[in-house]
Amino acid sequence: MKATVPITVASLKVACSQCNLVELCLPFGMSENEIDRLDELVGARRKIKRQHHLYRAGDPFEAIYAIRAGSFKTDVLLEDGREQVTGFQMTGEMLGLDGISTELHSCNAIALEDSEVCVIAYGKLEELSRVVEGLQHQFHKVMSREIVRDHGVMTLLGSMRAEERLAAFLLNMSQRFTARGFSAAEFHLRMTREEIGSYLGLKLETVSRAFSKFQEEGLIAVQQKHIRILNIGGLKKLIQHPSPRA
Amino acid sequence: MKATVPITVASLKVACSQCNLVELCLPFGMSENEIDRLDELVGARRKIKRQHHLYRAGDPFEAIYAIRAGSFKTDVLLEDGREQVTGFQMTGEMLGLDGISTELHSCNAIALEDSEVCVIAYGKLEELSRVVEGLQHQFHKVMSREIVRDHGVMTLLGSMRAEERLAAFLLNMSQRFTARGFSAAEFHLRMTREEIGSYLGLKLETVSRAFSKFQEEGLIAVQQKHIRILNIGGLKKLIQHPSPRA
DNA sequence: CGTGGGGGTTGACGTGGATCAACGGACTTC
DNA sequence: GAAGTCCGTTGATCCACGTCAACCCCCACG
Repeated sequence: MKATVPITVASLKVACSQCNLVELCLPFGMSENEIDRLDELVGARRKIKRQHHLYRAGDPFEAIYAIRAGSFKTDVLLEDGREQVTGFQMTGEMLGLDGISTELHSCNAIALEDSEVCVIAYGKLEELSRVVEGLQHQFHKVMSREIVRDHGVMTLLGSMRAEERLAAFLLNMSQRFTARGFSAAEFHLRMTREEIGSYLGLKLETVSRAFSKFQEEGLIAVQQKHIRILNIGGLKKLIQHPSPRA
Repeated sequence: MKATVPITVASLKVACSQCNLVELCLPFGMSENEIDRLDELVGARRKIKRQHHLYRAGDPFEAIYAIRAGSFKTDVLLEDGREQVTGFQMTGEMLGLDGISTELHSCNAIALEDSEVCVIAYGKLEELSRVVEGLQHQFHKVMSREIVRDHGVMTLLGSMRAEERLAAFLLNMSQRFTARGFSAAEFHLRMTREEIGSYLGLKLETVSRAFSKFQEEGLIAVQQKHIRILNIGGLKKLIQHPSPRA
């Protein structure tokens, strides 16, 4: 791989106040006035092609990113070559929060499809959030939400069996698509079985088998990356009633 | 269990500026002047007896806590009774960050021994961090560090085998004890095998067996909760060279 | 000082998911 | 539209860890 990423400064800058992701993104919960002030914060936008990095582990941390279009995965590479996917991010979600602590990014962020992000210079964000109370509070909430989310993943990895993990994953995806105005029951996964497996702590074969099993049981219809959920309740029941014990 | 916790307002309030945990806790990296201002922020201290809750999942969120003495675990209970320990916290570390996002705590915080925390009213923290630049920045770092730490745990849970997990756990404990001026090679674990297992996604029997194996191999000496590390390099090698593949 | 109970260890056995392998279908590239 | 590659599925086998069970030790408590 080369340099880092093709950077494209968006020619026309779209303000937060006019963005349709307001309800999902950093501005959520802020007043009209406050959101207007955000517009000075959000600088250039940047397009990232599928499979390209937005940033890499070790890169100096300068900005956080809000996804305007597309989707990403974040992963950590261990010295011995193992990869752990730590999350999948969709429109309106933030990337790069891991970099604040050491001023270096601690994971890789890779586009799962051609995507676009808003670049939020971190210095400016701190500055502005000293003045705009709602921004400060909202930013803290975003970070806190990330912590809660991570605890959920830890719970999944630490105490669920393969099929429960996949069911939880599908329900989570469904819920996030719903929040974005898409169908809760039918969606297109942008990641491979291997990436799902890495995220869920399973091998790709196990993920594939679980998909097939769910299909046999009439819970979902799978066609490659296209998923239709036929029985949401059935999936939910799976994660509430562990097969044996735990 | 009853009410929530016995609350004791410390009679004499010890200021951050005079606390020997400055290097580990929220004030880290702040200037003398800034730290002085912290003193108005940190309110009462609170003593928590062993096995008692500092807060519970679902409790309204009002404050975050800095551990002054003792140690805690945080855990999440699933509906079906499964428990996942999401972390162990030692002196100088912060508790309660998970509550910011929903204004409800999302996990339980339980003292592993008789402990004491500094109560930091969250409203005041936001207020003060609008004025004290170093506080704002440091607080963001603390949250970000928590996110990075969680990603590390996800990596551990998602891609390591039992003995690697325990080795990583021991090395992490050792490193944290060192940072607190204790021996890197000899320490006392405050948690049970079951709690370690829950944290590492293993059963207590597996944890016990791994301890025994390490002892046989001369890597450590175990005596109940008392651990002596005899071969740090050996432990480190374990987590860098996975037994088979991954 | 005896007694009870929780925490820890160890062994025998079972199994969920990893591993290894073969193959088929979809997408990419020219 | 042909060729190659990546991705996904499925089967057979293996093994790391969970499960079940017995027992011991340490310590709290009467």
